[in-house]
Amino acid sequence: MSEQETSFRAPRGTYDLLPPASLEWRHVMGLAMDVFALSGYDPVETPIFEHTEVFERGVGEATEVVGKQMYTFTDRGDRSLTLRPEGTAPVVRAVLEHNLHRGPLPLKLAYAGPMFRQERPQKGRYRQFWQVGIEAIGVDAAALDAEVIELGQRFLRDCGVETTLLLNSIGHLDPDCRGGYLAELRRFLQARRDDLAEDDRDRVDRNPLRTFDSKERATVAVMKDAPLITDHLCADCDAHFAAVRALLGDLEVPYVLEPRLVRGLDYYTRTAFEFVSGELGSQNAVGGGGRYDGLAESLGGDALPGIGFALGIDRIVIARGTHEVPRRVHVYVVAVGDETAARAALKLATQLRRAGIGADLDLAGRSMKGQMKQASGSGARWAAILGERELASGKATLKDLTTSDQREVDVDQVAEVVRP
RNA sequence: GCGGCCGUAGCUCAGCCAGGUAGAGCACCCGGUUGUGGUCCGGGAUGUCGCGGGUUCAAGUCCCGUCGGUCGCCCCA
Repeated sequence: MSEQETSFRAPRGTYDLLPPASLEWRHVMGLAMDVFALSGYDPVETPIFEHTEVFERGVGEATEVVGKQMYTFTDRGDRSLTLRPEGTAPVVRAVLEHNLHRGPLPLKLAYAGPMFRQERPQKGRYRQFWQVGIEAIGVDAAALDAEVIELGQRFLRDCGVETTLLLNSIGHLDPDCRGGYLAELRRFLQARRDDLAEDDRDRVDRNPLRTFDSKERATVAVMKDAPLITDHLCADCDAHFAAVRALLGDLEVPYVLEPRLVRGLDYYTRTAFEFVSGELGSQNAVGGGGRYDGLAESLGGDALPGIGFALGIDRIVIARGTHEVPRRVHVYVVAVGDETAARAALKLATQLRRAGIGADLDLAGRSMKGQMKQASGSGARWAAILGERELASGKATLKDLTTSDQREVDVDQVAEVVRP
């Protein structure tokens, strides 16, 4: 760092995660992985960057994410690499690479980590953002769809986020299903091209489904009469969707059918869903997911169905508002007097820590009053006071900071008395 | 990528319209005589007024640019 340039900021769209917010993050991510584990989803870690083709072929070159938002770079070996913009394609790549699908199916995997997309930042939308998610791979049963969706909803409720579940089926690519529907939708849009908002006209050919996302009034009016994918599903996809809805009913998972819900990644088939919250303004999606029965093949592997979701930690933390996070300091050791007391305090704090009890103390030479204040601020339940009197008798004064009661106990007994 | 608003102490903000030596609250530190916090009282430290340029005798204040944030569009987690 040169003398003239010493004030760096985190890059645009990124931010430093500092205490106490960092504690809440750990808490939410830990809760997610715990809840996922209850359903048999084991953690998996894939690299932060992948060969660019993983996303081009997996997510789809026509998507906004791949076309405009990826952090792609060439390394010294002249390989094109990309910071992962999402988690599903890498997990499926890893499954195929290690032949995990040759074992018992479905594979149930969970992940948590940062993703990268170069978008214009705003609240709830960052260039590096964290997701937790699960993938259930190798089985196309509707029961798996129901399990995955219920799990996502339960986790969100457990961490205090009120969401609405939007549900749709977007079929599969064949001409008797989404393929035929897209042709019909395109015909419909072409006939009314002049009625669409100007910005939406180029979507007719490029990605007609996305016209459903438009907020332009002219387009919305046109789309009211547009054919719906759910009226054009093939028999198999229709039956699958009916089964998913029935099972969600069994599990008492409330949902809203949203036949205009389309998702931005090309690999989705059949079931598509989104969890939306009213707390987030423009970025109302807390998370979403769906089935991706064609993804493994487009990555060059065996045909392998799958379903999963991803949830945005940044948005979850915003949507749940401020919450108390568990404090880790249980005892604050207060030293009164000279160097001898300070040494005894460090020794007692260390004993407590070795016994697995959170303990802290003043190492900045504060007055007793200052130390008591620190004790309050630390969130500790107990203050253990060591002064001349206590040192002479081998005791400590234990003060319960919640009730202000205090009594003397042997120094060696402190751990037992305060143990939660 | 496009448009609106904003950027002053660690935090939340006032001061800007009508240029004249930088403020409040909270937080932080010390103290209110002998060893007790969360309340109260007194005192204290802290600012390249986001950055760069311009106008002016004089710019936190006006103008331009730039970076960053935020809201909307777009997209999505």
